[in-house]
Amino acid sequence: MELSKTFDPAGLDQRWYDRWMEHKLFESKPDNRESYTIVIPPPNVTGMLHMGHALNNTIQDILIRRVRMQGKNACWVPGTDHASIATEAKVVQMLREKGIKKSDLSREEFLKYSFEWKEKYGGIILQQLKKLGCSCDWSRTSFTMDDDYSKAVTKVFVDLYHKGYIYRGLRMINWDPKAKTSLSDEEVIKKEVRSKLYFIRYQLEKASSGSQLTSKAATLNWSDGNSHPAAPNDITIATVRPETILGDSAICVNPKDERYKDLVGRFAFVPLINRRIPIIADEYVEIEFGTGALKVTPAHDANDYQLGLKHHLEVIDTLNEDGTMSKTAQLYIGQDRFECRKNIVKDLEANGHLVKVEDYSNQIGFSERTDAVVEPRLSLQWWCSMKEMAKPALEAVMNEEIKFYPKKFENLYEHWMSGIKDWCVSRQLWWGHRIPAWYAPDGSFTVAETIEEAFSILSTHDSHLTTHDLKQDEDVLDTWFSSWLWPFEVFHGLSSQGNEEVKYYYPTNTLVTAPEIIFFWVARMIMAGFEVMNKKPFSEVYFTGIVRDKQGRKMSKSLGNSPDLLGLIDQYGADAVRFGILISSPAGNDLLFDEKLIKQGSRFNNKLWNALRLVKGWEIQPVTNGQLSAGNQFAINWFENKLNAAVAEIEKLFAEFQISAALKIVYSLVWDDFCSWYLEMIKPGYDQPIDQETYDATIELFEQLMQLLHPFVPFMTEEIYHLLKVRGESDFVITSKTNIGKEINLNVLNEGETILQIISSIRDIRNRNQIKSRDRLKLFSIRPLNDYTASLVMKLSGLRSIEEISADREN
RNA sequence: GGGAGCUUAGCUCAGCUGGUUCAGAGCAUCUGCCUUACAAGCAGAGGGUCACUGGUUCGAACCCAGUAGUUCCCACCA
Repeated sequence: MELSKTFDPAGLDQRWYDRWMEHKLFESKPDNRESYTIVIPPPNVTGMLHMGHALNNTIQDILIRRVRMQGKNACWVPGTDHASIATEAKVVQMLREKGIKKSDLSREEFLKYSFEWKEKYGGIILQQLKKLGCSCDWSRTSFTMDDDYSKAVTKVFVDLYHKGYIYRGLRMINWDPKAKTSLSDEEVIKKEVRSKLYFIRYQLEKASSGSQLTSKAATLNWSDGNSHPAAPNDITIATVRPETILGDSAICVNPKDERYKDLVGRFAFVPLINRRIPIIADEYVEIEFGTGALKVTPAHDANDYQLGLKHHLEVIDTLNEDGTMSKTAQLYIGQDRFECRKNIVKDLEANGHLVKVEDYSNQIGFSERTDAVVEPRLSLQWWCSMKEMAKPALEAVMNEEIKFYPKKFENLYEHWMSGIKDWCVSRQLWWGHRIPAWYAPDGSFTVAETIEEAFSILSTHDSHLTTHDLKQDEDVLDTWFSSWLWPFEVFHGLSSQGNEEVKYYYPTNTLVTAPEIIFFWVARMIMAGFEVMNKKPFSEVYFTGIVRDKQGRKMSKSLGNSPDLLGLIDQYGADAVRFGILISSPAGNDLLFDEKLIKQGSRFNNKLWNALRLVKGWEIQPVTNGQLSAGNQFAINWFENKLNAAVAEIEKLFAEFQISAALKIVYSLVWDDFCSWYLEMIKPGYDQPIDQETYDATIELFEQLMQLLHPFVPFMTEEIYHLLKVRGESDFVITSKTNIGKEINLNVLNEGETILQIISSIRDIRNRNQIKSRDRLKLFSIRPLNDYTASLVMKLSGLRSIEEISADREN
């Protein structure tokens, strides 16, 4: 058979993927085999394939292809997450570009646009995963807002409410002024920011009892190391958010602070608006920081809020929900808080209240999704108490019922779980699962799965009530309040309790995900698993690394350093892209991605192709005397052992999720052992035929290699598998059962090692002596171990036997 | 401020339970080859005080302590 010199990787991908789909090779249903289940970490429904997805899903695909070939019932469930805030932000932006404001739309209209958007872009990421070769069971594709799924979310909310875990509470929350919604602590990204520390002087109220300031200190020492003249008529505080002084309720000093001892109990005036506020004392204040005096703004700082509760201070909310100053602020009304900051500093300076400004760097919270500066804000929200649920979830990981790879993440998990705080689950958005709480006109409310149910509860108190009087809560649930049900709800574990699917496939086996979402998602899935199903959701969690560019920067849209994956797949083929991603991803460490590695993958494919061309180009001759040449016999035997040794090695590596290392083993087995040694050993001379037995054995070995390699390099191996010999209609490498992994004969391996060393050293000597390969000269007479060693050594090192040389002389 | 990790060749990293795969791999570099599957290839070579300092041990890249640098996570110093 004549094979073309080159091949078309992208065409090959498409051809085989279609055939696999046609034969429904990815589909799964319960049977009597052992199951192996993976649920995909559902990408955002509006998402586009990026390196993180590619890494993550390539690993899952490798795991699932491997177990499928081991004969297990392999089930990989794909799907997408509705991604409440992220999707809503995108829809809002899309509408804005069309000139439509969200505030001009009704909830229903907005949701209509959102669903249209979802229909249009929702499937894209899944199509992209197909291009990558992911062998998901697409017939199981799920979405966190499917009808059944939504019912399950509601049911969990109602159940947890009745168990007393869910409650409504007025708390200090993280407010995203851009999305105008609350955020959980996990959705707030802290960043170090260079800012300014403003020192602001507050006028003191004249001492009422005529008691003179007895301040012994003629000067005040501040943290800047300088002394400042004692000012009996005012007190100076330090703040990075001067606009919040309009909401000040007090000034607080440490009771042990000698400098301010006499001021406690007196009053000061907020600059510009002259509100009279008390000076109080609390241990919370650091004497060393700033001036040692702290302004207290209970409405806009979590700590100040606590102080306010303790000291019964007034809460003065000076911000609107979009981050502009409210009427309560009295000044700068309608200005954005940052605009206001500039202006108030100017005015404070003009009025002599600004003492000085220092450069300062501090941590500021940003919204994970909108990147807006998060404002602490007092608000009525729905909360989920986590302490009880955390207990079994923590225990399961600590006693290794659920194993983490790498293990170091167990510490992190333990730390977070033991200090877990209540979860703010309500979001002031429209895209998501609406909170199933209904309010009667009198303000009473209930939580129920349906409005009918709610009505039957509320109407017991008020017989005049009709269902039209009931109003459902406007808020939706945090996205993660639905994703935490993913491992069982993709099998309708709650919406159709006890069904065969969930009984068979749940708990799932392996979760492959990024460490970034260990708290968002992994921990919560474990809690939901135990709480709802009374069973762990999965047995092992493999955390991949973070993909970085070759300069070590995290791949991100804003940096523009994410490669165009689809372009790369079109250019080099999915196999090469998968190779490039994997080869650079040591287990659990960050990986530095470099496009060069994809080229390396592409060269590997080329190598495979050429090995095939070599083998298929041979002319075959039946063995004349029924005897294989001793050299060929040895070569076959040696490589078979080499292959089996590699299989054992790979087995071990997979158990530890050392997938990159496993690929390196196969890579070297193919390139070095198979191509460079084995094929060279058995390669017939120019225009010479190969004996049938060696040929058959070689095809067999080649096929086994393809099986071993298939999970990593799915498309090219399928292609070669079919070109090696004629296959039946339903014979695919993807579903072929491996029969490799036999016993290893160490003697054969050692013998091979010796021969290879001899050949290498001869090549080395030839190389040092700069002998051209054409001059097949007679430098050495070696005394090999036996005939086949001699023939191999001479064949591969370019030496000739004494007989040949003397024959040459005679000519 | 607390916690975790990392530091091995020019680069990216292996090196699991201290001693025969112990100083390794892949890229990169250099040398020689268009050799009849593959120049997207073949055959070779150079290159490291295993961060630093002590300790434990017959023996340390590996265990312990400290130091420095670095990354990440958590945290209420305005």
